[in-house]
Amino acid sequence: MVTLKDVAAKAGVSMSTASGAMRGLDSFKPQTIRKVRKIAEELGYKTNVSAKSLRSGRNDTITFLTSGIQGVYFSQLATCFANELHKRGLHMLIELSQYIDDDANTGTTFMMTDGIIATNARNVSKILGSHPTVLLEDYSEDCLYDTVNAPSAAGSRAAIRHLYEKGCRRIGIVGNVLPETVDFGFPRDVRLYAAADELKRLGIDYDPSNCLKTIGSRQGGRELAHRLADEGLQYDGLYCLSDGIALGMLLGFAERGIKVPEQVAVIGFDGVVEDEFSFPTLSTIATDFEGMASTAVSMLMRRIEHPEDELSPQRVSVGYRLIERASTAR
Amino acid sequence: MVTLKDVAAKAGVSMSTASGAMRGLDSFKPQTIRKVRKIAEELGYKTNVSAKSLRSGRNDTITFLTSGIQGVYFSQLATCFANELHKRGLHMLIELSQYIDDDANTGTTFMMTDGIIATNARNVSKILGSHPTVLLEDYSEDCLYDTVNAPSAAGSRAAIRHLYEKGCRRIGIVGNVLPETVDFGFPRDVRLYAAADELKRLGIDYDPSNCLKTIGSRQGGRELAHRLADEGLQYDGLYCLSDGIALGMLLGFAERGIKVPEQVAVIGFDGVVEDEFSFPTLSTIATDFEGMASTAVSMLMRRIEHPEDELSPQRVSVGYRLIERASTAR
DNA sequence: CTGAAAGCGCTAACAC
DNA sequence: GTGTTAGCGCTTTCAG
Repeated sequence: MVTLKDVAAKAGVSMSTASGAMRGLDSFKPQTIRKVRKIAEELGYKTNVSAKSLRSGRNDTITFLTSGIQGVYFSQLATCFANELHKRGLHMLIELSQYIDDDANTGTTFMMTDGIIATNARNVSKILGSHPTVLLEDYSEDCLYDTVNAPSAAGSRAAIRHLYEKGCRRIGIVGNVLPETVDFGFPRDVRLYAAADELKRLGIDYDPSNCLKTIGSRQGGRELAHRLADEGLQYDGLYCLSDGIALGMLLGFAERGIKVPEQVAVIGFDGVVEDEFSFPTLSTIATDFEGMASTAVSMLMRRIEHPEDELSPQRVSVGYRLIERASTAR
Repeated sequence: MVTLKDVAAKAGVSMSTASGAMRGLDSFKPQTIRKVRKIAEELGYKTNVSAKSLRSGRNDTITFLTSGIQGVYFSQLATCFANELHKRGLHMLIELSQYIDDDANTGTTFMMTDGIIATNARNVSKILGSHPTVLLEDYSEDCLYDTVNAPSAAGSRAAIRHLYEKGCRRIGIVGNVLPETVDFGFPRDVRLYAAADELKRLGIDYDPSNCLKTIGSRQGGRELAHRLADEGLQYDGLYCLSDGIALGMLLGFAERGIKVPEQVAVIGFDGVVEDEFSFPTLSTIATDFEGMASTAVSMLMRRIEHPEDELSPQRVSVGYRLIERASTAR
């Protein structure tokens, strides 16, 4: 194992010079920097991150805390973060939130990261305080951490207007109900209430409690579609609070021979790649995933690099694009 | 920051005792262990993994090196590994192979892991030697590293037999062609040749060069289905070398109004969850993903924990299950 | 601009 | 069984 000491010796400089030169501190002569780096290269020197972390307190690693990396939404989100972190020379540690509470081990988990980016983090809040943290998709009233959200309210309104413009008047809203009680900190309710309000503005009265409920997104949407079909479809337009649900419904309708968009138009929310691989292809409110990733990482790095300026937590929303595809083309 | 020193002081023991007790070494009195751990808990002690790694040389972190975490196959594989690693108290660092070559940074990346599990790793082989490594889905003649494979040959034969038993006689095989030249180290060719051979055994002659080729899996399958439909479908059974392709084809056929399985039966290979969310649902050769994960991690840990016994690299295959769904139900 | 020295928090030998 | 000691490889004052 070749260490910095070896590099320093071979280059005829001290360890501290070698260290500084490798990192390119500008108090060193360009000449020295070049020399040291060349030797390091020749020797195949690799910096030992444990030692570096121990001394500097930095790990160059961010934990992506998520409820899963499977499913249309999360795998896309995780991919965007993987790319964004790489761009900045950071590593991504994946931690599944389902495992966070189950043992004492947890504490050590987070010692090796400089910060945490968390989705659906309300139930794991106890570990969050330990590091700089950015939340994704959290709408709680108390804004305890920097947060980056999808444009849930504005996007929902746009979805409703789109259906309306397509001539839909018997509009339904479909959401995924979690086992827990309703919570306004979740995107679901923000989207639902914004959509209901937009409906009212268009002169259609809608009580949010009439929201069509699914249990599970993909399979839940599918089963709901079956049920709606079997009961005699009463809607001519459906806004699904997530693409996962919408994709499931499209499948369910296909299985029951219901024509989309002829009999019922369907629009989702998220903008995942699978939207182009459904039959028919799915119209959606596409969240700017890349924007979420870059904003979240920027906010996090600012906290990490300047812990001294104690700004109060900020909450920002990224933009959306309405993508019209076959499922609402009429 | 509360350190082991603080715990030791408060517990009235030495640091080494505290260290050993925390780790539960059996040379300590149960009483001592309990006491130390209780104090640690009270003080909110969290072990500093950098210091631990620096000293012990172990990181309790495994790098999952993959070409992506999106797509039906990889997200499922990654999920299985995340679960398996967690079971063993290990962390998962995700590294995208597309980024491996692009800078010097790479070297340090792998300093913080104890080992590497790599999919599609033939093009990044230069970094592999540095750590204990397990390859996934590598069929190269030279077996340089421990390898865990899907049951590509046996599974392919089973797929063909299944189509045959369903009465298919005009059977096509569909594979995803990589931009690079054909390479027998990839699962693709192993599957193709095994399938061709099985066809011959059933009295149907098949030249592997007649394999139907797609570029990209999901979209590629879809476009191929369009083309086959437009040319007047000549097949009554199709074996797709991966579920991604098969799912794309199912979609393409639906878009062209071709009935599956009535006009053509389709079977895939992998066994991803999306198979149950296609229309029609997809029959497949399901690889034992959990088995792959647990086998791969076991092999890796043995190398990490006993670097001294220099066993020659082993290659193992996991089992498969033929899952019959709607796409071949006739 | 560079070097010497201290020590981050922990574990592994070796005493006792 | 438990304590003492010596570092792991690096960064960071602080001199010069």
